[in-house]
Amino acid sequence: MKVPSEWLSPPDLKTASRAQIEIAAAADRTDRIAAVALIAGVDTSMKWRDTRGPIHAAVAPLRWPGGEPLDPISTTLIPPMPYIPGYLGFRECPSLIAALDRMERAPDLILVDGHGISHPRRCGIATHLGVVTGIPTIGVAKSLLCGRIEGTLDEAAGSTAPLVDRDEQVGVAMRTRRRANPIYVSTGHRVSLDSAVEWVSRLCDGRRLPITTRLAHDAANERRRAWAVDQS
DNA sequence: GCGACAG
DNA sequence: ATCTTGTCGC
Repeated sequence: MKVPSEWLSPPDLKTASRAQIEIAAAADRTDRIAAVALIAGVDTSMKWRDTRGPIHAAVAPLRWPGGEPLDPISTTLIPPMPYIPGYLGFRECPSLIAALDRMERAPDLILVDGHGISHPRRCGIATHLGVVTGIPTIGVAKSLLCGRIEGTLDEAAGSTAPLVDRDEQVGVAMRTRRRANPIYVSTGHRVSLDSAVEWVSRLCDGRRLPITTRLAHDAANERRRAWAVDQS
């Protein structure tokens, strides 16, 4: 699919909002995913409170089935904009795409650190990255951006409850560990909510977050430290 | 106008 | 997001 330049580098927030509405319309919330041989987690890291400095992006691939981790890929880039709630995709997608471009083979499924359609304009970073790359994505967020949990989320591990925003179910709150804060799973692109929940459950081996995002998080931090040393 | 606000 | 070590609890 054609990707207008405003979808990745809009001149202002007004244009960015419009782009998000277009991206959301182009997003596919159903299963359009072939055989999965490679799953990847993506994440970024930055210096403390340095919202305009370089960000370090990492892709952590996992063979599937089997779950053997492959060598992570990482890059460093100056982000186009600072962190603004609701516009995370514009800040982080360019660096994530740069890292993905350096892989020998593109992943069949990506777990993104952040929301998918559980976003005010249904265009969280997972949806953004998915539509722009065409790769199936799942959003896994650690806190809420919009909407509310419907009903109660049981304390037991494995409990789920619908995440609802403006009378629409946009995701699922999941208690992946007993008494731990829930995580929020949503469709990014080309993966149904049910499948997304299944994948995330499978990849959370007793931990709060999926193994893929943990590996990506570690790799992004590793990159940041190495980069800081290289600067001096 | 007020409050909320992923990473 | 990130600063930081050990420490307490299931």
